[in-house]
Amino acid sequence: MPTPAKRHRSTGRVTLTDVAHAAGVSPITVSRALRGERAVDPALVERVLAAANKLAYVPDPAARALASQRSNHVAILIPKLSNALFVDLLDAAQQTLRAGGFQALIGVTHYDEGQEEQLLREQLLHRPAGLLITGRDHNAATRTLIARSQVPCVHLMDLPDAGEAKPPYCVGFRQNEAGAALTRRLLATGRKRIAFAGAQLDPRVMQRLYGWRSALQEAGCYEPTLEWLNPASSSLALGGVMFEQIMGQSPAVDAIFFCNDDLAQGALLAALRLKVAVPGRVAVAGFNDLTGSDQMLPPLTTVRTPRARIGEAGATMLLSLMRGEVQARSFVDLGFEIVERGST
Amino acid sequence: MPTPAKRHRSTGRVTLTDVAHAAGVSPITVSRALRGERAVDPALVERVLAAANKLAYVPDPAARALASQRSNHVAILIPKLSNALFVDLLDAAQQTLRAGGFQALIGVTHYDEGQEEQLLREQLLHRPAGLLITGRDHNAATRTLIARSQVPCVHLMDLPDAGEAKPPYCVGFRQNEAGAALTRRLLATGRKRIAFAGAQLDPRVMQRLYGWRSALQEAGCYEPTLEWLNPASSSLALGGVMFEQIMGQSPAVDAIFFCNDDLAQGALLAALRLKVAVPGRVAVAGFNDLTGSDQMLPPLTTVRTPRARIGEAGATMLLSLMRGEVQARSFVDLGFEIVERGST
DNA sequence: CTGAAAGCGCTTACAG
DNA sequence: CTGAAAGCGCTTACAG
Repeated sequence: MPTPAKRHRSTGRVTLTDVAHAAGVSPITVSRALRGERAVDPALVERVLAAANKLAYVPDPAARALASQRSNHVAILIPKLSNALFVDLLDAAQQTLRAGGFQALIGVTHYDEGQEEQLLREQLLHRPAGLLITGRDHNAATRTLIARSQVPCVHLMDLPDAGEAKPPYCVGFRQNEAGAALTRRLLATGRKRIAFAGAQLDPRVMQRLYGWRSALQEAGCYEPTLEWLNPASSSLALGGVMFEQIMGQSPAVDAIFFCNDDLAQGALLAALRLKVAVPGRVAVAGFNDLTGSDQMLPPLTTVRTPRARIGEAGATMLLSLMRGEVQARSFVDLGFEIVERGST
Repeated sequence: MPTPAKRHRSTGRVTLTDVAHAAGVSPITVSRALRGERAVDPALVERVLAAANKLAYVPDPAARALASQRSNHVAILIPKLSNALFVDLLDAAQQTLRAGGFQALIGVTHYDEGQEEQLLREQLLHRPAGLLITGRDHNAATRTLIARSQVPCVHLMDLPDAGEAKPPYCVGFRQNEAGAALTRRLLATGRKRIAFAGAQLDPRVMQRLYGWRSALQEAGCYEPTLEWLNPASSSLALGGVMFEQIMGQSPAVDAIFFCNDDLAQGALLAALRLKVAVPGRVAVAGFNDLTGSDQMLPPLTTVRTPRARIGEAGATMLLSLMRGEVQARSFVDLGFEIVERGST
């Protein structure tokens, strides 16, 4: 018996229809049973599940995306991979999303709003089911893209302002409070001339700067010459350079608050090289509690930031939003912890 | 005039058909013109391009994937995000792929072959156009999945063995040669009792170990007690612990080759703490030339590995394979460079 | 609670 | 070199 001349493009894949035949129901019922959508007779659900299982059926993401206008991708936008902070954030978020059945699409913005916009446009083509984006500073086009896309979105690291009208979903902590808290701790140990050394100068660094500033102003110790800002990327090498610079030009400084641990680590190494006593001559503090800070000589005082928990909680909130659940609150403040070690 | 009651699910998207209408040709012609596939009248191509441009048409990845059985995703599998080496690899690969129009799907295996297999299965569902995978050690199921999928695949970091029958595509360098070269350099400076301190013990660490071993054997200096292997993850803290251990238990050791820079950095900090003179009492060398190694006290002698270039060259080779181009050779050896600094 | 029909936006295979 | 038809594998919208 000759096979009918069908124009067939069979892929060998087990399809919804195969499962439907095996279970003796229609494809739509299989679709609904598998997604747990609407009410389906429990007996049928069981039969469908058994058939799907037996045939090792896996839904086709592309077909699903085309039909439903929604994929199982989640776009993640972070500024840089060279800062361990964001790697921890990405790692945690990615694992949580995967456990929830979603695939992460990563985009690295390099702290450039234009690139961020471009990346978002590209990722939106994939109809992501959700969006995880670092920070709250985006250009107008990016904000419009997010709003128009209707895609659930959670902002990581930063939080809404106190009285904000329509706050977006956020998971993070208050950078300015952390900056202020660390500064107050330094003041409490008797330091008076506390310099702030910042690099990169992204929005979060600036927040820490404002926190430091307000704490010093409260104490009547603020002076503009204590601010050392460098737009270059944060690194150990730069920390060493800035340390030497500050000590050379502001001999009265008795403490330095570096905006990131890599700078502070570089400063501690420079201090060893230059034989500047830490904390005897000058106290050194960092931010983030990155790898190695507890191993330094002396160990580095710093602010432990919950970036892994931010990644996880942000992804968890997004998973909930993607299920259409109403959120009890629009943001989660995960706080921070000051870790005092030998450098102060 | 009443609109016909069509069951419509319009998405508002500009489609291929819209472009076809605007250009006055059939959708297939648009498809072909846009992909540059087969011969299309140049005049028509121009008209199509103009129309597509005017309408700001962007092809739908899901529809394309469903129809062609191929997406514009590339799956990348790496062992860990906590090792800066792999972050550099990922960063470079991802950028290169993006420039070529592909989206990276990342998977973190945690050095677990089972997880690697599971991740690959998940990613294969997305019908990736290509695959970038770290190393050459995979379980049988993973190897079968790769082969069966027919997806072009490039292995990163390692290279095929000299006389290998059907070598897969690889971009990397010879870990064992790098290990041997560094060891010979240490021997050349007069060191005799050179310990090897390894952590994680993944295939690449073992290759470095073999290189070290063979160099010592050549010189008649090999002794099993010089091998210090710890399966725990590599970290600064572990480096400090291993340093203390080795110095305590093998006082005759005059040099230590750490399998990764983070260990070596931790060792240098421990040496400062313990007041062990480096390189006076003992020389210390690392591997990879990670961030901060040049800032240590003394600066760390190490092997500079071209991981960013491996990521880039691997992605470039994959792009070429995905275009169906024949490769001149199956592997690219990017070599390594020994960086002598103050610690030896 | 279940299903037959239509559709998502592309590309493949077959003709001419 | 160009196109009408069918199909990729799902889900939506409409009925019953």
